Amino acid sequence: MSEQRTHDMYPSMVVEDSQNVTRTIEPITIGRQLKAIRTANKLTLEEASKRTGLARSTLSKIENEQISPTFTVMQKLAHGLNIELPQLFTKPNNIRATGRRDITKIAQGRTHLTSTYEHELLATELSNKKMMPYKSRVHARSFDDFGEWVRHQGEEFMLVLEGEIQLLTEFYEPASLKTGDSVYYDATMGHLVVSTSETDALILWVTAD
Amino acid sequence: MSEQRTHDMYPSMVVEDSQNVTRTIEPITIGRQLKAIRTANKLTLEEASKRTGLARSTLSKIENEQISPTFTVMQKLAHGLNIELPQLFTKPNNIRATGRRDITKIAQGRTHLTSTYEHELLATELSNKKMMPYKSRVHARSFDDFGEWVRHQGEEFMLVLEGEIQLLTEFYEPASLKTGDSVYYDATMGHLVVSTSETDALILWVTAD
DNA sequence: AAAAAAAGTTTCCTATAGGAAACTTTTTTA
DNA sequence: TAAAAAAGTTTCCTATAGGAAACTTTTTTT
Repeated sequence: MSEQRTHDMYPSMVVEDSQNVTRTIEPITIGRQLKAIRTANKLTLEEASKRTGLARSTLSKIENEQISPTFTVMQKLAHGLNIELPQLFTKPNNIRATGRRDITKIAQGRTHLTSTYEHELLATELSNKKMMPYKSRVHARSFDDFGEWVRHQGEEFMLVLEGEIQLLTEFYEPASLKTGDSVYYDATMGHLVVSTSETDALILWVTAD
Repeated sequence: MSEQRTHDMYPSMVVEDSQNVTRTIEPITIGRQLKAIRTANKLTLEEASKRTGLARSTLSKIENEQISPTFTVMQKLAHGLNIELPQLFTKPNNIRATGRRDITKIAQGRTHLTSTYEHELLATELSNKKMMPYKSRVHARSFDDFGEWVRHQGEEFMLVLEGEIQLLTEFYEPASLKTGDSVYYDATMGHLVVSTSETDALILWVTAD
């Protein structure tokens, strides 16, 4: 059979540097994805064949992009390999379309109201990813700069990139963090960050629902 | 053609209330889902045909579960109807139980040394968290220091804290990242990091399954 | 380093997906 | 409410997916 590519479904990987220069790199294919999953589980085609009920040759052809599997086959793959179906054709970023909230709006809302944070969203080219990373310059100096607690769905990981901050929370004593320190918490609890160094602190945030 | 169902991906859900009244909620099939999407957009088969580039008859057969569409066709559907591909076979309201959990923990490292990386796990006191953050000192200088690809479930966000690195991946060209640069990718793809600066680089990793 | 075994690919065939057009059903209009 | 138009289904055919087995390549064993 002639060499052909039946499908190219992945968005490109986005690399983002500190000057906001983004580079876009090559996409992935369903065949590669399947092969990656299979080899990650250290399965041979024969073993994968037994688990999925599909012929060895069929798996080989899918992996080599010689055929486009039917939905029925995709289901057998997902079930047999014990993965969620979208993993077969989705970069991590496409998987969970449900339950995502738009953090941009939250961030902009805050900034607009009180000018407490300056948010820089990262990896914005990738939609529906499980985690949302962003850097924030912290202008706020006290609770009063906010007026009320910030809270939202999900969990949050935070690391201080520059300066020193205090993490004020609804249920805990204020926590002082220096450059390099990090913290992990439930974002449904009221929380906010204030700079305690002379210059505004810079922090990295990663949230997941 | 005889009446047949090519695929039933969800079992019927039975809801039972306190009076023992049971309601059966229909499973989602790709055909039902497609029809729902098409009609919600007030499109005829003819119009949907034009948008997707698929024959009217093909759409009809898919909607009536007479055939199992190939992945290529599913892509055309998603693209033509302007939806995310998983919408074709996913229930819109997948509820994910998120128990309110143990909250704030200031990260304090627990180190783990290998010849290639020196990992400092963060927030180790919190179990069941959605994200796993850790800092790594990168000793490795080339692929050969590893011998094989690293891969695992989930998505990964990475930010360079000190030095310069190259992110080597199975499917992309090597990506060079300097201090402050970040990248987000699918960790099922083979990947590894090597230092390219004189001193070993320090990076932050956050993964989520 | 040759032989054997295992893993992967290709061939060849059958089953089924997808398209063109005929046919049927539903909706609109006179 | 009959005729016309539009929407949807089925038929029939061609293109392609999927399986069995032959073949090739890679890895292991002696």
